[in-house]
Amino acid sequence: MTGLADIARAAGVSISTVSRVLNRRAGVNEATRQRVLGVLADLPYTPRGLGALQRTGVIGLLVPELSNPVFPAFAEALETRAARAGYGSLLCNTRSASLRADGADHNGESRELVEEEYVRMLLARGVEGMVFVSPEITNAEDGGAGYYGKLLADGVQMVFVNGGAPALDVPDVTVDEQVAGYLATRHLVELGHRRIGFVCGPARSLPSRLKRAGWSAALEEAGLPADPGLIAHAPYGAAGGATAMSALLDGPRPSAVICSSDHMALGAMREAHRRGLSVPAELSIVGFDDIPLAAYCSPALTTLAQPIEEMARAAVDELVQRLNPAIRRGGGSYSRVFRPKLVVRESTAPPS
Amino acid sequence: MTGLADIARAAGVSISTVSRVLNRRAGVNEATRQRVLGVLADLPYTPRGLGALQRTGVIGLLVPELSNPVFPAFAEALETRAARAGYGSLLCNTRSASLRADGADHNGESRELVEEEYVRMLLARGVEGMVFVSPEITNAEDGGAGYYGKLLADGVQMVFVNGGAPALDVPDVTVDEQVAGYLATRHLVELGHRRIGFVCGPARSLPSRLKRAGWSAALEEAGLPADPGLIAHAPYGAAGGATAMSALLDGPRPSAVICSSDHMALGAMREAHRRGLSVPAELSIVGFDDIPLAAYCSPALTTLAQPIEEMARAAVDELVQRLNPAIRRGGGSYSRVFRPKLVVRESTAPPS
DNA sequence: TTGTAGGCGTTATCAG
DNA sequence: CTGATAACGCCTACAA
Repeated sequence: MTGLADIARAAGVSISTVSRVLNRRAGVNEATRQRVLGVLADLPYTPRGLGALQRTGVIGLLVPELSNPVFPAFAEALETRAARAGYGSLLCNTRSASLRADGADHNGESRELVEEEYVRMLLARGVEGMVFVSPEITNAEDGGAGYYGKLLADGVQMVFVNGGAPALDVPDVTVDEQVAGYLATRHLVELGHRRIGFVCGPARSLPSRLKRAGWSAALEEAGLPADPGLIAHAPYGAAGGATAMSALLDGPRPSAVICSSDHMALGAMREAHRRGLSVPAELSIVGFDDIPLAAYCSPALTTLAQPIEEMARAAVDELVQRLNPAIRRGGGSYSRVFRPKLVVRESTAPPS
Repeated sequence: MTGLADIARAAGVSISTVSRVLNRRAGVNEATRQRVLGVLADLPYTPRGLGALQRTGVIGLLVPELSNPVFPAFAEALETRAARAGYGSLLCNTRSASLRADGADHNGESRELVEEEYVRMLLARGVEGMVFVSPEITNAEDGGAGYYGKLLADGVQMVFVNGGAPALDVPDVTVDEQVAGYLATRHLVELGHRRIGFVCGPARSLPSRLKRAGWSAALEEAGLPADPGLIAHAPYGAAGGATAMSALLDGPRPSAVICSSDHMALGAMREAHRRGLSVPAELSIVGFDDIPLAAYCSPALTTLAQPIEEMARAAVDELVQRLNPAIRRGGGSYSRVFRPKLVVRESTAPPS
């Protein structure tokens, strides 16, 4: 409730002077400054509103969910990098149904609507630019050209992480999911496995489709059949992993599986143990993401690490550069893809 | 770049009319409305700035970190509840050093400064109220009376979750940490354990101190000594859990341990396995939080669940009620404490 | 060094 | 039903 005007009145100066003191600008008499500061110390002033300022020093971060630790990890990394560049971050959870670990579709509202809602909210709050992590735009019929194209045309700066929109001229930073699927599978092939299953996320999810392509490619390369019976789809998350693993184990048993996420892998491992199967002796498991816990479960999880820090750095730096009015290139296409890294731990071994 | 004025000009109407159409307010001729909508469909308009708006329908959520899954879980629960009440949420990660899972103190900046920075940012962005999860204010010398007292005096509405500020007249919603420590320990006592260790978070952290009090109480009740050698402190997080467990196992070996968080518990379990100790046959472990993964590790973790949904519900509802100008009680003290619930799974058993 | 005046993009008010 | 006009709370010339 207390505004600049109240402070000014109490200190017997003008609003401009208070503003100057607040913004630590030069050109204020020390005595005056102290008087204002004194009033400020007494009165409960809290700045509100945007004013005529253009640069707010705030960017928006949009993640599809928070249950999968990868997204908090991305959020932290992005935030840290942004802070280093002098930007504050506002985080939004768009609750993307198809990516949720629990597979739940919250109160039926379309996710795209939720994301649009958040974008609108952020923009209205004076955010200068936005980073979309795993945007589902990619899945929209028009590739997001409609809504996001408009934003783009209006000069809103954005960057996509793990999920570009080919139809749009937006810079994107991605991990190569196909290579991830390939590397995971090849690791198992090299260990000597012949029946390699895939505990896969929802079929409609692009990352899962890409990993599947990598999985097929590695199998083909090894002269092994990519039997559709070797794939089981389920929601991301541990419960989904257990479900999919169970389905796979009910059929002709694979000696190894790759999974769409570490959470799924942990669920799969749990299901294997539940059935009395020893990991990795009787079943090898590869995860994806390299969440912190992957190194601290038993057996420690072999997985593919996304270079989260580097990706966050690339994304934020690109956004910040575009935010600089001096540079602001016309939105030229920019795309960086990072190679996932195989981290071999204890959950994989040659077949018995 | 495109503003209300541009749309108005293109549609041949006044700014007010465009605003009315945008806000779905009644009293606009359908034909006019359609004309404006038509222009809106063509021009890339994106609303910016707060204007003279008072009610923004947005609240702020501040969490100390995102590495511990509890905080993302709280964030999601709070957000979901807020959405149901018609409020959007802006999430801020205040990177509280002392609570971080990795124990890292980011670039030396005082956390309190970071939190103040975020509060200022949120307020400037027109947030109506805020929920602080595990605020470190509690640890401030003045109990946060200075800075937060000012906010309070200025009519800023806030609610604390898990960490009240007794000096302040702010409603708070907490889980009873002391009871948590007590219940975990009693469970082990009832199982027949006599040497019960504590894989504990940082000594300066209030939740850890409270859990310790509960642990002592339960031991005393059972006529067992609360030997200081039975406690090992470490940063929250799996790595810390492993470190602390290791320290404990180097001394006279306890037959069971309770842990400050599930992440620590998982780290402790890992360390036990590394040393060839079987859980729960040779060592029982109790966690705290009941993160989703607790049910999906091997052995599944016995833990104390925080009623996150209920707590989120209580916190948001209280805040929203105070936001309603019709009610807005004078900030009367309000405090709700929830009882943690023991979830027995497979990581605890009678001593061998 | 200080204050006045003007601007930002929006909503609220009131006259027509 | 519509459009001036004032207001919001802030920042930034420009002038004193």
